[in-house]
Amino acid sequence: MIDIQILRDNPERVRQGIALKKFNCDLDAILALDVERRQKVLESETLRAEQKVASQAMVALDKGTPEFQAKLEAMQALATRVKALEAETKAVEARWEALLLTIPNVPHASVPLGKDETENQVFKTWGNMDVISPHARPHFDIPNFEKWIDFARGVKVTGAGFPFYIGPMARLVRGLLNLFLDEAASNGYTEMLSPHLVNAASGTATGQLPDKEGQMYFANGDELYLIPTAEVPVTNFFRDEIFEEKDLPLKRCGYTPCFRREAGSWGAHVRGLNRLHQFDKVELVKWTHPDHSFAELESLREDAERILQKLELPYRVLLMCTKDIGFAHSKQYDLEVWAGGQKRWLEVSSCSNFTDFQARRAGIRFRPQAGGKVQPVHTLNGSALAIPRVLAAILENNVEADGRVKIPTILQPFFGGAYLE
RNA sequence: GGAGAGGUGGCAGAGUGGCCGAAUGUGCCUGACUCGAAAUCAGGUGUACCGUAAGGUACCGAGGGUUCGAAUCCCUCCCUCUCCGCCA
Repeated sequence: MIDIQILRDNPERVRQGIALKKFNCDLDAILALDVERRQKVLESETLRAEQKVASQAMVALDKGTPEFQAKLEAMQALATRVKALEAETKAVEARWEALLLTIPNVPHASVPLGKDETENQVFKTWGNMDVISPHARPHFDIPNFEKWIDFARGVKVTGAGFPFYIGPMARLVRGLLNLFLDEAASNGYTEMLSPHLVNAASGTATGQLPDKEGQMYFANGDELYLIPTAEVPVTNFFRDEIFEEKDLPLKRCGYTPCFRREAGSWGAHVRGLNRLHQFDKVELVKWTHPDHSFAELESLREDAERILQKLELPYRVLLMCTKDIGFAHSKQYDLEVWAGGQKRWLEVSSCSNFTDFQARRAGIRFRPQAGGKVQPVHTLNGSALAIPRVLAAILENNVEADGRVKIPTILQPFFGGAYLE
């Protein structure tokens, strides 16, 4: 949620910030409603104060006396007005808040301007794409792929995009998760195992609602959403809580399956592991002091990058341009791994600073050490990493002539072998 | 799922229609005493919104209702505990 004070004081700044993103909203309507709201609140509270004073005066009177009866009648009229006015105020506040929730975060000054994804900047590239094995081929074309990952039976049991991982492949996924979690722990992130379903309040706090309502699976009978990322339950862990400044930054990580409807996004380039409705991911989350959040974003990105380096997978880092960063995001890096078989970059991580946007919605604040008002923290998160595309890159880049897949050295103890065969 | 009890400030806990944003205890902060600490004493100690300010308003699980007036009465929902049932 945007700071309403900034919107009031400097609507042009917000307007320009939003114009750089791919979202639309009617700021003028919100500002008009803001004026109306404050006026209604003032009227309501003034009348309410009047009622309280008058009501207090009645305490002194004996019930049933003519004076009491006379006052009572006047008070009834006042109560009717108070009630009507409060109902109006409540209605205006509800509309005001609903509109406010539709305003996206504004991009940080360091985010490059751009009209679409072609203007994302390559922030850095790591590893050598040219040394990829001559046997490299798309993961869905390697000899044992269908034996290891069963899409057909996934379709039978659930639907497209819900594969089974079989035997050594299942163990490889588990090994990757353990590697990722151990790596996060060694970087100071406390592991959490979270719920996989969340309520609407949680979805709203992190910004999935109302923005991405249609992208989440919804458990109708219980009004719960299947999480699209661990970001939602993990960030909401501290919803409506106040930290002491000395406790910041806080770092947590969590493995969860992620459920995404991906409505409307199917087409070319989604074969095999490239895009799934359910996938496994380890997510890093930070709660920081506002002054340090952008530095913390850099170290968060490095924490994610280090895993790809250890897996010896070539990758690049994109600094996302204004039009391509998400609704709640202030600044965002995407990590893309090189899939040498498909010869394309696959997004395996998105590391973002949400500044105070989620924290305002979620009511996550801190008490400054020097005293003064409590204020929102900054929240950040990043994948480290999403499994299927990392898996795809390992399969594609490391497949040998005989169809066996060489397991990266760092991963071997987690997998329990040197080859997937 | 059934029956019962309950949800009040950081925590414990009183309050069953007005004198209650809320006793009391405890924790925490500040000061006094002390060489220092403990003990003791005194003061302070929630969040949000409206207002330039003075100040005002709201919040006793959530939402609605009754009433001149609701922490307190009524309704719905959520949650916790106890017992029973079911169950990995």
